[in-house]
Amino acid sequence: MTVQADIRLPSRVDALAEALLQPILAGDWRPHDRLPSEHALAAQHEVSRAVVREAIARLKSDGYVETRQGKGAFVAAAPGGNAFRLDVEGDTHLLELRALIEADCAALAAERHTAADLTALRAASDAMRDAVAKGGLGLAEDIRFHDVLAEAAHNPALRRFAAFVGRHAREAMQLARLSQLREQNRLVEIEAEHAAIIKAVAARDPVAARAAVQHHIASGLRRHGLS
Amino acid sequence: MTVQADIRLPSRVDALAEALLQPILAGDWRPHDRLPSEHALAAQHEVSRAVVREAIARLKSDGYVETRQGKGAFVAAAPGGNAFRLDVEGDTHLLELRALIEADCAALAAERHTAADLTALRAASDAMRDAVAKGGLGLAEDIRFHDVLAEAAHNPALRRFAAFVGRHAREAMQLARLSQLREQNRLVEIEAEHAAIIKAVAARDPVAARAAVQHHIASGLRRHGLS
DNA sequence: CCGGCTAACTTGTCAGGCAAGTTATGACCG
DNA sequence: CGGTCATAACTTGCCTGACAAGTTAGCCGG
Repeated sequence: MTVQADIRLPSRVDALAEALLQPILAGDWRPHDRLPSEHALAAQHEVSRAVVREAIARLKSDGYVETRQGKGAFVAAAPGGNAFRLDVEGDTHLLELRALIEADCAALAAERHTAADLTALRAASDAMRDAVAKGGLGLAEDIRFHDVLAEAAHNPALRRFAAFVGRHAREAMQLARLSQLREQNRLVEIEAEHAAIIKAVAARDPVAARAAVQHHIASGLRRHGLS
Repeated sequence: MTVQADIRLPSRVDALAEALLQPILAGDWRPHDRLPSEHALAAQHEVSRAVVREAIARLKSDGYVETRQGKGAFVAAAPGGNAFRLDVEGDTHLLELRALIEADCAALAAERHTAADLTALRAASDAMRDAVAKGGLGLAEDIRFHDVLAEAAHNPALRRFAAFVGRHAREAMQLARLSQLREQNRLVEIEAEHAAIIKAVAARDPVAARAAVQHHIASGLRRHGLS
């Protein structure tokens, strides 16, 4: 058997956790339903009880399952309610969600930014221009621009969510299309878009800030050939 | 020892998972740092290796840790990056985030609702009025109204996030103050606010829809004595 | 009929062992 | 001296068996 070094089979624990998750996500097992006992699951899936326990530990951590000693394991009242995930969305919805969140950041930044926030925004925009001038793509600097914008919203929940969605969005955009970013006229566009965002934020105009961010992100999608 | 039936001590697995999570969250263990071996952790924490494995299974599921057979357990590149959580925010930021997300739902609903969406919105608003008329509080119906609004945005990622944030927000609002909702003039307000949201959505006016939702949620906070 | 006890069942934990993968060290050869 | 190979020690992955702690249902006695 030839196996590439980078490809590892899922462990039995991973596979069982996934197998137990599917009926929960599909609604076949509903909130408060009792799962089969550990011994039964071990027999059904031909694994040891230790594997079952570890798989259930994973589902517990994700908030899909709750256990009571002596009683059993049960589908949680709100399955998965501990956490919000972005594994199952199509790219379009994910990218639209990102645009909404970035616009929210911009609108709040417009209302409540500090002088230091503006300074950091301008510095981040300048850093991207500088990186590009040196032959880089400015990706890390563009990310930094968005992080600073989210910071300027002065809401840590929103900032963390913006970072979370941003990471997923970048994966979805499959940066294999990096070469498309090299054209100088596109970078002029980006710079103008950053400047428009900064201008709206500095003017404390949430409507314009929101619109500027949404334009910037929509243009980013076009530049990646995604819209 | 007297223990109330509703209070259970954390299991050793829970306690260890928490103990291992803290240095990661605090930045003491950084991305790619290697955790002590299972045997070492079991000795340090005076538990069996099975407890260690289950605790690490929990952290793996949460995205804080990755393991490689024969090599060890390592802090993940982006700790916790699998999922977004709302466990650590102050209530103000959480409630503000919710207002933003609900407004986003309303704005998208304004742009893309269907006739069935409007029908469902009106039905949900009527259902709340009816529930209140029968002596109930209309809480489930108010939740339903917001769910329908999120559905009318036609973006499943946004809808799921709105539901997630809504659940956390309701917990934060500590519904022990339910009695404040019984006054009839307050319910008249809520009904008027629902109607304003529906009107803006039906008019396909995202700006007005956004504003109507944010007014509704801010008023809700005032009714709960939270602002 | 109700309450108490016990057996069977359940999850929680422990201990020991072996499989599979990794790494470092020592020996050997060119 | 440098490179390669083999082996021992270490690591995670999984199995087995046992007992602790908690739950539930059934039976028996008052």
